[in-house]
Amino acid sequence: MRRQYPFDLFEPKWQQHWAAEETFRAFNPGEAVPAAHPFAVRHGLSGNVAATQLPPKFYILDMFPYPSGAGLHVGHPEGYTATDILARWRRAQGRHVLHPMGWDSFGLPAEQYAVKTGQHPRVTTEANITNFTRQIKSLGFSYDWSREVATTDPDYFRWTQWIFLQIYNSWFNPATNRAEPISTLAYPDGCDSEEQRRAHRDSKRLAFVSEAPVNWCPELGTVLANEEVIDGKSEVGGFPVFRKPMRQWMLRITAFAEKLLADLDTIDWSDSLKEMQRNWIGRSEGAEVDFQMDGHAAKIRVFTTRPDTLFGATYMVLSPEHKLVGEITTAGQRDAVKQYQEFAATRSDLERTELAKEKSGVFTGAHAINPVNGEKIPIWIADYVLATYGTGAIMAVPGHDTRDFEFAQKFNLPIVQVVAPLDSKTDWQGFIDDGTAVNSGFLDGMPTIEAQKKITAWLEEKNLGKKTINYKLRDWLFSRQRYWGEPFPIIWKRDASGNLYHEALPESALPLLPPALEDYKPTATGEPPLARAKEWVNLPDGAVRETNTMPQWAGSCWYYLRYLDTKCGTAFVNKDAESYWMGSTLSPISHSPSPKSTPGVDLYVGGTEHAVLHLLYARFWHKVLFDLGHVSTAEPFYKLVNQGLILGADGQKMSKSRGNVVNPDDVLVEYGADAFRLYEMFMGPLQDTKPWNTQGVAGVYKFLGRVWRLFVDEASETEFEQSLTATSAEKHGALLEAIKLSATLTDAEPTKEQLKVLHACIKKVTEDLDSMRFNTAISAMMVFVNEATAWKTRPRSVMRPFLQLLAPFAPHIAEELWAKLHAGQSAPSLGYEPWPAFDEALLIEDTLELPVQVNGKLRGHIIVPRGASNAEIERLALACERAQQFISGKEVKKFIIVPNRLVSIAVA
RNA sequence: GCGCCUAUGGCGGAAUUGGUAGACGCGCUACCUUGAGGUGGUAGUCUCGAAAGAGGUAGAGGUUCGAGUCCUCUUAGGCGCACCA
Repeated sequence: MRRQYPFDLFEPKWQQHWAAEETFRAFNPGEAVPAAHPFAVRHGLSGNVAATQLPPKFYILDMFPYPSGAGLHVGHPEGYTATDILARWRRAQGRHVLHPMGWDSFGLPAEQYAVKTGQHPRVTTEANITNFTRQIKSLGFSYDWSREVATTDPDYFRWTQWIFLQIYNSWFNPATNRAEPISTLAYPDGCDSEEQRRAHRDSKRLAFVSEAPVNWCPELGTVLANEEVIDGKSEVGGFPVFRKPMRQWMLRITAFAEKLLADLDTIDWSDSLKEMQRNWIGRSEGAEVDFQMDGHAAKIRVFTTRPDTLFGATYMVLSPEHKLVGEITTAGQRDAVKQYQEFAATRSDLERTELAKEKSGVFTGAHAINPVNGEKIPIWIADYVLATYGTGAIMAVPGHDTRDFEFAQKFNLPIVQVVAPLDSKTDWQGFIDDGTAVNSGFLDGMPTIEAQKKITAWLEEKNLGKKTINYKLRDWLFSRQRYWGEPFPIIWKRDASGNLYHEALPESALPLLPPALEDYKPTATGEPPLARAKEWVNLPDGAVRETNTMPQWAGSCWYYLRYLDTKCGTAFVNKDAESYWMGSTLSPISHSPSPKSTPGVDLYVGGTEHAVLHLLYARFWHKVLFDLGHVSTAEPFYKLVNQGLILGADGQKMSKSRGNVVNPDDVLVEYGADAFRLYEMFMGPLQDTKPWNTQGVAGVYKFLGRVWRLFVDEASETEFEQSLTATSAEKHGALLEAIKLSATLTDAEPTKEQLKVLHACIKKVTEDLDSMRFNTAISAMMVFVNEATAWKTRPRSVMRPFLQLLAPFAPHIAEELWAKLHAGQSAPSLGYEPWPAFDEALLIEDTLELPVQVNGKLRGHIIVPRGASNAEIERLALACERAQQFISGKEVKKFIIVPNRLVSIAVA
């Protein structure tokens, strides 16, 4: 396609201008604001400005990318463009905008490359960051690059390690319902020796060591968090995952389950995302019930959400890993039980879920007594009962639980009815909904809810059980057997009796750098790669370093806080900066025309793939930091929007194997950054999944060409085009300057019609930006351009505000035309010019055309003066020629007049 | 299996939230312009019909003067959870 306008010349030009001027730099409270900076000029500031003198903040954040070797994908700039448009718009509205970018640069690909080639991951990572930076900068985003961070930078991960130590040195106090320094922990009686006290402390820390079975992925050579395992396979790569007991670091996120759940109600996230977090946290209310063993001292505790069905419990099931199994199994069943336990242990998670259809299990030979009716019921083990949920044991109610029903049928266990469905035609077998209690002694006749309350009270009274809340959420497995991650600031020592214990490094030892290695593979014995660095691991006093590293999520848990104050060397973030950018006592809802600051990040945009990973982990860390008094809000991200996926032109997910990947670099060469940005926003609603269409880029590119020609003199542009080929590249800038404005641009007073077109556009664009409807905002600007193309003269007073509307979307062309429009004068800084206001009065017409409906069908139109009375409108409507034929000879039953909208006549 | 969401021209999508369905763009058609090509401009483009008109928002019912929008059922697609007791 022919070049519509010289974007190749002016796009780099304006990018350099913004970089040189530091146009989009944000200033922290107390920081010196240069008097010449456009932000200072706009707000009349200079010198060291206190937080109270700064305009209200607007913190708008993108999920920072992992800088992969493949470079930027068209999906990345989708969210970045949306946030950039809003950042530029809020800046024009007078907000103090913080819009940063950085790199989530620890990660597996660079390490895998290192294993293969021996090249240090830092080298690969830095090269990828350079490429990503070039690509992102070529799109003209208004980031404050002075605040760039990389999680792999020692000045950054020093504070990641520091925050880990805060977590390590804290415990969750149930009495105050918050995290507190470990020093506030009280010791139980008998905790006298230092060894005992240490053991007690270590068992309460928010970061603790556990020996439990974990998700081990041999292919990746590391353990994974529950959140990183999908259907028994690793989220990255799709490799099988096995359960294996290992000594691992865990973070006690479960202590925050209730807060993480409840505080969802205080933030403005999409319902679907909140639902995903709720599902993951998985709160369920029920009761714990103790079953006494028959002929054995042991008690078995179970968790149930349906205590009302206790009379229907005809057997019990323990998970194969349950600690009582060995103790209670009778001699005759010992071999069978042992065999089953081994069978269950060797099954991968994948096999466990895939084979879920067919129940399996073994009788232990032991019996328990049902506490409500004294019946002797058999105790089985089966892998459909999970060791890690509830108490690892259940009472089975086959009459009213699908899983128990299947199991009972397979093993011929008794099935009794204890709930009657409300609809008598429904089969009670396998009926799992609420109904009425039957065959349940003192519960008979009660609706399910009431029966639950009654039985729970009864259990509590008899000291046989109590009301309990359970969560699916598990503690966060926080260590990885990797090289390219933050080392733990932890060392291991032995006490007097030779037992290993861990100890935190002092803050002065941070950052703890990973050692240099020649081989990045794990060791032959399966230890993490860091174990190869013998000199690093073994300290002179005999202590050894922790050789696991933190997961990639660690760095992204708090990067939004580091942006507030990237250079701070004395804290992870300076308190004043934190409270200015994050804290807010203002109304938590942001709306034009007087937008107020919101608590935390005002707007966070990113993909939905982080719904239960990054977004849950970051909320957790933030809550710990909040409890410890390091941050001023309980939630990090006030409003969150997920951008939709961009598919290939074939409607399939973009992938190398399908060959449908669109590289932004290629689009930029042909159409430029402005057209690329505009197209990404014009495709459809930000949140929707939508396919790429290259011809669509050409469409918005043509639109920008029409904008260009509204302003530029045709003859001087033809001259420019012809001189280009004949002139050396370094003179092209001068040629660009020589392009003249069109003679159609005048200082004449705009017509009423021109004002109406402009103000309709201002209104639409402003309102659409407020609700993030970028596609319709662009369409409104297209309407304006279509109108303005037909105008013989174009008043500057109309065309100038139009450029301001266009500027957030297509900033380069807007700057270039803005500069031409103000040639010879000192041009105001486009990005900081006050956003145009619209005048509703200019949109009102003297007469209205109203549709006339008869019995709901459109039959004609009438022209009525504005403000006409209902009687007048009725008269005109009845006189409407086209409507007449449907009315005449019939009785008019009803007249409906929707003011300024339509007239509807109902006839018999 | 359970939960949530979506369904509008050949395509991407609009529709003031119950009030003129299809804005805007792509594609297509015709004409004009430019040295042909591409570019640029103008007009047209839901279906049937010469017209008047009729029909039309996945399908079937319902509420209403009036339904893409609200309610019920069905179908299709997407996302999430999935032996969580």
